[in-house]
Amino acid sequence: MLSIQFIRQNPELVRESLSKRGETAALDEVLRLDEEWRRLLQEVESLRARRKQASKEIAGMKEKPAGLLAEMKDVGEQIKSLDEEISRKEEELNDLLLRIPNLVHPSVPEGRDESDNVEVRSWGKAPKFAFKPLAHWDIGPRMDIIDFERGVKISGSRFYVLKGLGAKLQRALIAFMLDLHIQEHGYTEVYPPFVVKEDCMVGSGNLPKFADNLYHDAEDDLWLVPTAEVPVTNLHRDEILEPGTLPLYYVAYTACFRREKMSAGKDTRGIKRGHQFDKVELYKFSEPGSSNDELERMVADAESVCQKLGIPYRVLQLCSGDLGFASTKSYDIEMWAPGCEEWLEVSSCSNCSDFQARRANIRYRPQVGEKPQFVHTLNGSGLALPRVLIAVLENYQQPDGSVVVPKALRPYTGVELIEPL
RNA sequence: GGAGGGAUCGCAUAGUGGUUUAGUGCGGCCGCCUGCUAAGCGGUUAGGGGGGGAAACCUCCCUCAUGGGUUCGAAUCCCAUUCCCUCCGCCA
Repeated sequence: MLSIQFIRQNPELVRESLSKRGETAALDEVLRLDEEWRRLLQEVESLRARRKQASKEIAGMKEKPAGLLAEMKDVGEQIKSLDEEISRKEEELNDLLLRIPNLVHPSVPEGRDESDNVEVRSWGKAPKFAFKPLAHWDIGPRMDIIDFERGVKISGSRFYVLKGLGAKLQRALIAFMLDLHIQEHGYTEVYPPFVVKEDCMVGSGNLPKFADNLYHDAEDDLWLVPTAEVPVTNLHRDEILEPGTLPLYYVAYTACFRREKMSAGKDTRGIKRGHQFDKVELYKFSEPGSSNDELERMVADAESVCQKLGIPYRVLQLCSGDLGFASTKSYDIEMWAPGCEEWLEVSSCSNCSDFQARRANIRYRPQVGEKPQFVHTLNGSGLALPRVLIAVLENYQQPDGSVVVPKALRPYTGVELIEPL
């Protein structure tokens, strides 16, 4: 979230940033509540100071004066009722603050929606086929490596089963990507829980605003993670990192769970948009001054997966209107899928500046003896699996119906070719 | 799931109703001393928020796991919750 002090001092800047996103938020309400809150706070604090003073005097007296005791009893009741009012205001204020999106970085192009995103570079050439390339929803069942019907039977629509070399290919991709980021890009692997407490969801920015997209366990009040970003953000919640600790690079594999109640159609066909999917996530905790450089490096780390797999892709910078709630600046990576003939979003890399850090109270000490400051957090898929799986199947399909395994994956699959039935 | 025990300023501890603005030791930091190191000596040692100020800074309030309660006054008494430890039950 944004700091109330910042909003108090720069209301117009915040308003401008909101309009770039095409969002409205209860800014005026926030400012009004803040003013009331501070007024009440001053009132209760002076009462407290008085009580403290009187309490010391009473302590030193042999005879307790009844008049003073009665007066202090009254002061105590006033404090109590003011406290209640203050915490109501705080709650109200906080709830509004938690729903205000991050500021838009000045370097972000302005635009309404995804059609205004800007392509910053592309890599590789779309493969030429002497035949009509199939979409993965045809390739999968034909090779008996993706089973849609049984997925639906077990768990409902938008669930599927990977089988045989399909499952192995996915496992190979996970291991390959983890190893790459660990060995060549300096990330530390973490394996976090897949269910988290509500605080974590608030810290990462998924709650309170996006509860609709999340699976929730009512019994124990736990939430299924929609991305590893959630638990990894909270690794250092309520911590003050010592000087010299930053930057921290983490890479985490998790399953991801998203409810996303959308109608069936082109966008949900195949395995592109299931309720459960696997992802290898890159995450950084950085000093504020270097977070944008770290973002560029993170995008490059994610891109290197595409390159090693030999799959054509493009990098887009998101415009202000398409930016995520917590992000101040983002890039998407899209792989070309020749079968379904579309660009698949396989990664979204974001600099969340101090937005999540403030929510999750993650700070660092720049130098020994200095005041703690909020860190910057960055996240990016490195990469999202079912879509990479789609891209592999569709880009590497052969005229005879087989699929060649990309060289980089062969140590993990143990085979060079997935044969048709 | 059941029964007990515990949670204090980085760590270890003192503190069972009123100068506690939470003491002491260790560690850390800054000096001094020392040929260097160690030892010794002196000082310092958290986080958040409000008000004032251009700023340096001044001032007030909160925080002894968390939330309530009792009281003129709570680290201290009472209740609930969370987490940790020990034992029992269950279980990959």
